[in-house]
Amino acid sequence: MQNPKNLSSYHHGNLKAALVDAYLELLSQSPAEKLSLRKLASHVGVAPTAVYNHFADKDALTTAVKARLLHHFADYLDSHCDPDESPETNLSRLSKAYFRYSIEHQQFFQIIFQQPKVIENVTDELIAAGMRAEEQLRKTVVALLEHHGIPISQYNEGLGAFACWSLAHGVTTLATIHVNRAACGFNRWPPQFMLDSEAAVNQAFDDLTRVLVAGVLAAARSEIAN
Amino acid sequence: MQNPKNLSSYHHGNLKAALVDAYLELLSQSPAEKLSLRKLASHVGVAPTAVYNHFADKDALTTAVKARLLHHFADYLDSHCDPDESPETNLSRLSKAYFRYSIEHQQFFQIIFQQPKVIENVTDELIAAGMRAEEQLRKTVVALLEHHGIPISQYNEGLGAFACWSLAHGVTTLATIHVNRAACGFNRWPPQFMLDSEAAVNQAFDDLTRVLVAGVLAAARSEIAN
DNA sequence: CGCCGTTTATTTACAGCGTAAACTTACAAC
DNA sequence: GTTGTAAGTTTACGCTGTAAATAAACGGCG
Repeated sequence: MQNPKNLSSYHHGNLKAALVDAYLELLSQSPAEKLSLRKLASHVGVAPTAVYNHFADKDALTTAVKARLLHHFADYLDSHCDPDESPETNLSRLSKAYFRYSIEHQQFFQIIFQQPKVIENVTDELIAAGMRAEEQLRKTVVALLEHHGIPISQYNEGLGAFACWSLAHGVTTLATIHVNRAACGFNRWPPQFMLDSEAAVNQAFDDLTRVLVAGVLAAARSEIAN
Repeated sequence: MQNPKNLSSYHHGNLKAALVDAYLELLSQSPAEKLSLRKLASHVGVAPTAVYNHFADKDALTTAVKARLLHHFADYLDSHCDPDESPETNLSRLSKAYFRYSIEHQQFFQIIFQQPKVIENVTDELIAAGMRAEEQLRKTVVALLEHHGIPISQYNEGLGAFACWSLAHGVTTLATIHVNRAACGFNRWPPQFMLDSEAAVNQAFDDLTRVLVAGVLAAARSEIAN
């Protein structure tokens, strides 16, 4: 059980982790919706139903993968922050990174944020991983408030982090279903919101970050006044 | 072809529309991921493969359903606006309605905003329906800008609509994957962002709308200054 | 060491899925 | 009426997730 590898050919030794590994490996070859338990099992060299010794169902396996990917995502966000930069800049960088992750690691992003089939599969492990991803966002919001001399409260901090995450997530998920292309194609929105070039992405997220920063600061200040 | 109903038992007469109807009907009985072409076809009284005379594949059928649902969604949003109210109030109402729709019509919401399997299935009909849903959002943003004496530009209008839609969409989709419950459970965010009661929803969206309004106005004003 | 319960694998099997192919029926136009 | 086309049918294929019964190896105890 503790051994990473088992020499006998019958018992795999660490099938649970191996399945998650295999999932990620095969993901680079074919999209998530074509990944079957059978392919996974055969890639690991095990019978299809062996999976059920470690996961209640396919969705439970996916949850384990999600948790792993959320750490990958959190690392990605972290690596795009620079403590020497201003909070505004970092907020902008974070939201751009959020979006770019959904492009560079499209498969990963989709899996991370797809709905769990049943709520029982929302494990503590998954939640903890999710909170790790949120941390950099919230920290940056705190830095922003401090930078503007606004006293930190759970409300200010939470509202900022919530708004920031939601905006980045909303932009990104709308973009993946081609809403931006449609709205810009119909001249509803200015062309940079098409998000179809490096420059457009940068400009759009700078604009959105300005909106967010101004909004969060204004809300925080008015909360103090009360 | 033009006839809504055909008396012969062989040719259905209007199978295309009937399939979409059946999809919506069956949706109230079982969730979308359990809806098979076979069930749909048998509910309409037709062989499973008859579907392929009208839709390229299952995803194409789903696209037609999406378009119908988007109009339903747009109606819902429209009905929660009141031209006699202030733009701020309407913006708040719109985002609450956005969220509530995802609760009251969970199945519908999921279908509307799920990713199309192939881009060919993003029909003009679907895009047009999407733009209809965006209209009320953008109109309200325009009213907001006018109300504050800010000259309308495609940029102001588009940025506001984009930010507004993204924020509402982000909040809603994050909530459906239980992010709010997690963040509030871990005391990361204040409890009203759990969004688990009427009062919490109202307060949270009022707060978020304040952020958004302040941000959009500030961004629009600074754009004028340049 | 030998026994034995538990864990982890295997084989087999089932019901269901999306959809391709070949065939049939009905309608519409000449 | 004949004929081409649109819209149905039947049959079949390969695939899916997963339940059930079975077999193998591990871990601990006498």
